[in-house]
Amino acid sequence: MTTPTELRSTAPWLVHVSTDIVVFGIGHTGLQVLLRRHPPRDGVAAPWALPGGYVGPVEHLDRSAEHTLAQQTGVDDVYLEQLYTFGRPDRHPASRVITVAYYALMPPRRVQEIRARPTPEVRWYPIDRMPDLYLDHTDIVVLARRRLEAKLAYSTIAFQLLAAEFTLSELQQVYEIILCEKLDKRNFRKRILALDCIEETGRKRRDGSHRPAGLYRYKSPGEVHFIK
Amino acid sequence: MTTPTELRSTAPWLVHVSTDIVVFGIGHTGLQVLLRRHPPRDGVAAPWALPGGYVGPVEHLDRSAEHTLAQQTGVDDVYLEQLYTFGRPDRHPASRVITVAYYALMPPRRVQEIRARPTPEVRWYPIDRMPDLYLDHTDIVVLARRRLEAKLAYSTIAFQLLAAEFTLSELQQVYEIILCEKLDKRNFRKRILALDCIEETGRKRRDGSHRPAGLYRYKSPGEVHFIK
DNA sequence: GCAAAAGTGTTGGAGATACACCCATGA
DNA sequence: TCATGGGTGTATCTCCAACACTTTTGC
Repeated sequence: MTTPTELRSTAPWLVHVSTDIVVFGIGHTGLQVLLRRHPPRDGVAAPWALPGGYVGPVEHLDRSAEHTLAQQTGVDDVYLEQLYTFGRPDRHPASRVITVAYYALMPPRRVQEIRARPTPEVRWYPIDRMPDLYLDHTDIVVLARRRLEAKLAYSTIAFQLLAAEFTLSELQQVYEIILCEKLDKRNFRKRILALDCIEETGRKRRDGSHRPAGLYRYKSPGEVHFIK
Repeated sequence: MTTPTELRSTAPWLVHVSTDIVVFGIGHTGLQVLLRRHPPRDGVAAPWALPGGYVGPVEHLDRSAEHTLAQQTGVDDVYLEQLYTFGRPDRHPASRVITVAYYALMPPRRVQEIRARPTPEVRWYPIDRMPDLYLDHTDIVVLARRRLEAKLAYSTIAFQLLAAEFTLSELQQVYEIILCEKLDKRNFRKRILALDCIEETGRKRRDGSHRPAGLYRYKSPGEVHFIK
């Protein structure tokens, strides 16, 4: 009841709608977010921002997010989920822009692919060392981070951040990075194996001067299930 | 990568944005949803729909939902939470309309207030006996129902469906109605009291030919907390 | 006194936690 | 042979589920 009636139009009003995507990946420094920026204009640097773009006239929101991601990062087959819609009328200085935020999870191969690419306008940042972001994009990242952490507790979402074959230690690292706490190795393994959602491939990875680690495979790649 | 490039505009495109609200209340028949419809036009009845309306030019999305609710139901101080944004390009036959869906929870007094009002274009329906709804509104209700059920497990959201003073049996009924299962009285009381989020008022309610029930109060009315 | 809902404790089992040592490998 | 991470089992505790009878009231 705080909006005076005259602020509402009886006729439908037209606004701009965009999608912005928080892309998460696991890097050497922990959890990372993919940022992009426009080239400098008149010598002044543009702020870093989330990948994103305007929704086309007959484009589904999900497709818009997928397409934006493909266009700006070259990656198109990753886990993508709608997060929240941000619509403060003053969030954009020039015009009314409502943004439907998404978040995406990339496996290590994709993280590397993007890092290896010589595009200075797109790069990974550790989530705890991001620069100031465009508009309210920092709020969007914070919300996405919370969602990711929450989903870890009741879904199999973690596998979207891993390669098709992974070791249990790698999986544990994903959990530890997102939850920001050390986990007990034995209890972790018991709990994960009890979920009955991964299986041994029978292969091993030799990786440094120590015993090789058994490789596992997530039974339903690409799918995220609820657990418990 | 399914959207041809020509479907996306380089210049920002303008679309209509609306908010639709799934209003839940507990009635004698269980969980109910508030629906409205426009008056018949040319003798043909309009379909039932969720309360909702277009977002004003400088109106915050949340304010839009609140205001729409106040305008169409006369109720303005209930729990309201953003649910999901629906944006299929073909969801509206005439123009591109993206809707930001919300859900609201009303205490019994509000449910009664609305039921008592002589407005045939706004009424409660048991959630399992709703008529066919306008556009994709049935999908929206289904999603809201799922969200409500999920939140029951990890938040104190149930109190938003109760009066300021309530009995433990009433609270248990709310849980049973939303979860669609009978709960054990003793275990339920233990679990709720262990949350330490309600307190006895010291008063009792005489209500029929049986022992009076103790009345309780939620310690942080209007607020929803995470639990466990 | 009887019908109807309120109120109250104990026990057993499942799942989580805490915890320490041996194994396989490369250097 | 040593440094490094991989891999394993048991005891305890906590939380949840199952379960039945007494109390207070109105009629």
